[in-house]
Amino acid sequence: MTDKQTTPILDEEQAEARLREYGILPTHQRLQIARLLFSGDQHLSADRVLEILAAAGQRVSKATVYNTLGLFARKNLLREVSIDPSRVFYDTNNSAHHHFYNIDTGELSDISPGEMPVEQLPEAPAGTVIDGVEVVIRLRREQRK
Amino acid sequence: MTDKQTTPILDEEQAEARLREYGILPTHQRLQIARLLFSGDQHLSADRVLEILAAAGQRVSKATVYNTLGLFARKNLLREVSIDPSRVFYDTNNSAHHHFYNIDTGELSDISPGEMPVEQLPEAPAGTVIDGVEVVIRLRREQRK
DNA sequence: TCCGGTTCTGGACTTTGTCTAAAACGGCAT
DNA sequence: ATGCCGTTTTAGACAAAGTCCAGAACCGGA
Repeated sequence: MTDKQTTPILDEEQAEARLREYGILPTHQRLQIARLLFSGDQHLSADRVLEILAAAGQRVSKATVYNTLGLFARKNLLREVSIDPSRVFYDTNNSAHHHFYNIDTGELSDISPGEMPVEQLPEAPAGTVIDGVEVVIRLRREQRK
Repeated sequence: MTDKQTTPILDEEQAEARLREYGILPTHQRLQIARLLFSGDQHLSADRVLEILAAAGQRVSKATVYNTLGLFARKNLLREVSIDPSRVFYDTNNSAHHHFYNIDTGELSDISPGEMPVEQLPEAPAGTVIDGVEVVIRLRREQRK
C-alpha cells in the first residue's frame, strides 16, 4: 500500500481543542496525528498512520504513533478494533456502531447504527461489568458453489 | 501460563472419524491435534496447542500446528476468534454462540446461545454475502470510579 | 516396489508491537 | 530569561505471532 490519498487535514486549533477536551496535552506529535485522524471517519492501523505521516513529511517515531493511538483509545477519542488478526484498527467514528469485515479484502466498514440493533444483552459474570459490545459481520465475495 | 491441566484426550478412532467426516485426511499429526482439541470446549491459541503437545511428548512442528489449525478452521471444525489483538484463538465449540472477553485477564468465555439473540441482520453490501456474525462483549473488573 | 502428490519439518524470515535509556520538550516558578 | 522537573519523544534493540521455503518423509495406488 504505497498509494497516498489526499486526506483532508483538520485545522490545528480544532484539533487542539479536541485534545484538551479529552484531557490530553496537545503536543506537536499528538496534534499531527489528531489532525490526520479526525478529518473524517476512517479505520486506520498504526502502520498506515506512520506511512501517511511519513509521506506528508511529518517525522513522528513509531513508538510515538503506537503510544499516541493507545492513549487516544484509552481516553475514548478512538475505538480500538481487533478483527483482522494481523493488526489493530483504530476507528475514528465515535458513535455506537458495528462493523462489516470483508475476509477477502481485509476491508473494514461501518454498519449504520439503525441497521443493527442489539437488543438484549446478557448479564456480565460476577465481579465484572460490561465495557463494550462489538458486533462484527464477516463478509465474503458472493460466488456460486 | 505454564500450568498444565490434565486434558482428557479423545479416543483415536473418534478423532479419525471426525476428520474424515469433514473431508480431512487423518494424518498422524492432525490426529494428535484433533484429539487434544475435541476433548471439550475450549479456546486455544496456536502457541498453547504447541505447548500442550510438547508437554505431552508429541513432537509436531510449529508450521504444522499453524497449518492444521488453519485447515480445521477452513473446514469448519473450528472457529477462529480474533479478539485478543496479540493472538488468534480457536474455538472448539461449533454451535452458534458468542463471547465474553475479559480485557483485564485476557480470558475468553462463551455466552450461552439463549442469552444473546441476534435478531436483525443488516443486508450485506452488493457483491458480498454474510459469512458469519461474531458478537464480543468486552468485560472489565468491577470497581468504583 | 515404485511413483507422484500431499504433508511435515526446521529454520530463516516478516510483521506488528513493546521496551529502554537517553535526549528533548513543556510548563512553571523564580 | 533561566533553571528545574516531570512528561514526552526518539532510535533502535527486542519480542512474539505467524508465514515461507526447500528438502525430507509419508501415503495411497498401480
